[in-house]
Amino acid sequence: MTILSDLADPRSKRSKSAQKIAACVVADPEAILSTTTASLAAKTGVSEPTVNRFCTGLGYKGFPDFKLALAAELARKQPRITHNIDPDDSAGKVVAKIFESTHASLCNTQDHLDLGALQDVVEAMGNARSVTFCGLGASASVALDAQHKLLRFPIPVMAHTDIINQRMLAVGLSPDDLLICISYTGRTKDIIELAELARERHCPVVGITSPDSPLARSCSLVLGVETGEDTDLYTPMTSRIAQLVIVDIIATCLALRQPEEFSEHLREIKRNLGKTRR
Amino acid sequence: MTILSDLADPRSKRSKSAQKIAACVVADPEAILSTTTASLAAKTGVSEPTVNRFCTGLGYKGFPDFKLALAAELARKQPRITHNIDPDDSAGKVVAKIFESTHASLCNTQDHLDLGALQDVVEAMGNARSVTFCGLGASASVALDAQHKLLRFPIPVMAHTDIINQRMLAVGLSPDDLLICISYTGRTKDIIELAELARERHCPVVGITSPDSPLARSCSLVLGVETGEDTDLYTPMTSRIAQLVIVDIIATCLALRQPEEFSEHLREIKRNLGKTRR
DNA sequence: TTGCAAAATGTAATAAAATTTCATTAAGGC
DNA sequence: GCCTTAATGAAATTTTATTACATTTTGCAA
Repeated sequence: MTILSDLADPRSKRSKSAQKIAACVVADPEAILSTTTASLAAKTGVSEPTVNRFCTGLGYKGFPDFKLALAAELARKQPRITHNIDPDDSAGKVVAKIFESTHASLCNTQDHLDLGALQDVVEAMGNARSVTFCGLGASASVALDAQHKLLRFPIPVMAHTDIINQRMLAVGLSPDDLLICISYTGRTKDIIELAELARERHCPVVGITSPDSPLARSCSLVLGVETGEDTDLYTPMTSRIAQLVIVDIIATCLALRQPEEFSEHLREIKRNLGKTRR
Repeated sequence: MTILSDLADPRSKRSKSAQKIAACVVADPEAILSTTTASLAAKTGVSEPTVNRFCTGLGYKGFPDFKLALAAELARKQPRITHNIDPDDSAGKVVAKIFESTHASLCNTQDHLDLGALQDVVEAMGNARSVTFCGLGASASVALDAQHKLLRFPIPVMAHTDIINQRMLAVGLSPDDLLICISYTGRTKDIIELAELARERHCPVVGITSPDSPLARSCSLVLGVETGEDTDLYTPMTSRIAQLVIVDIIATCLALRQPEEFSEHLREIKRNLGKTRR
């Protein structure tokens, strides 16, 4: 994101023609890739050498080199749309596609993550009397993972992956507790009812789920994870991984919120785990 | 990663010169970016028009267009080096860093993934009488996740996250079974002993773990996941996510191995799950 | 094998694109 | 207002890419 944000930066001093070119590049970077010095010069009303000087001035060898850098930057910003997996793909291709779609899913999650909501969630977790993660099916393992990650904090954290236990817990929740519901689709009846049950008892409920889903509407705070298409039978469950990264983020933010002495606490846990290692 | 994996794919039929060019591109893609048709032609011992035809044959407008696509792909592949998280980073920065380091971890895993071993693992799973995933701590949730993903296949798949149950299982394993041990570090005593126990009974053991670790040495097949530095207290556990992606890949490969009728089976599961949704 | 058709490759010419050179113009300081 | 310096553009040059056409190779049927 260096080139474009550099060009868009109004503080950097540029000659009149250079400003025109920069504006044109920022306005439609993709278009530049299929442009020649001549056509860009014509478009911006400057001469061809000026276009070239613009590129060399930015530190590139010339216009083609600038285009390569721009292409690279745009690629980082906008990951490729995931292709579905064909039954006759080679093993290498399947691997590449899955990694690619996972990456795309992560980028998408990052772009849509609500930082304000995240901070609210971290705040709520820090202050809650107890924190409970609930999920079913694939989301059960996310809930367990979250519990494991947060065990190292001085917060009473639980995970329930059984609908009976979840309901038993929900009826006993108070406004001082915190329930975190995890659901891939946000449309699992049991989990939605669970959230509603907790809300009736005025317990705050966080949803790590698909935005605009029924579950999201029943929560007091939502960390959105796009569901993705899932049209194909072979689609990997990339959004589950996005959920886990969100758990990572929450845990890290919590760690940063802890007072200084807490680092010592973490180190002690590490020392202790060492005894189970070879 | 379409261009490079395409070019590296030995199945695709190419003319002799095209093979030479493809090999050269795969060998050092970065170098191509600062190359002209002439120099690439000289390097590979073909003529300039052949280089051009190679590009147009792949669907690009010409050599410069090919270079742009290559630059974009390399950019996607090579993420920025991850920075550690500072206690005074803003929330947005923390989020960005975690996503970035997760992505870097995924790229690293992809680069080092042994495709041959992967195919062997899929083969072994397809033929095993039973498949059991074992993990402790953070890896427990990976094991559960793997079990959940594979439940949809007609393979008896289990997960054990308790060392007592794991050991009970291990002593009963036969050469027809398959044990899959998951460990972040590959240095957890209990899991290593578990693998050894199974091997004593001539049961094949797959390790999803750090390569060159004690656990890896005790396994008959290893799918390597680099441990990463983990020097920082705030480092997210990115390799756990890499392990999950590997589980995704295994499941997808297994799905592709299934006979045609199996698609119908999957669709039926989906229909059935629909009843639990709102 | 031989001979033919089709594909692949190379040579040389051409076209396109980028860069350099040099003259001109605009901007800023005194 | 005049001079100096930076910015710009026209034209020429060089580099790079592409096309046209000739030649070679390859695959295949008789």
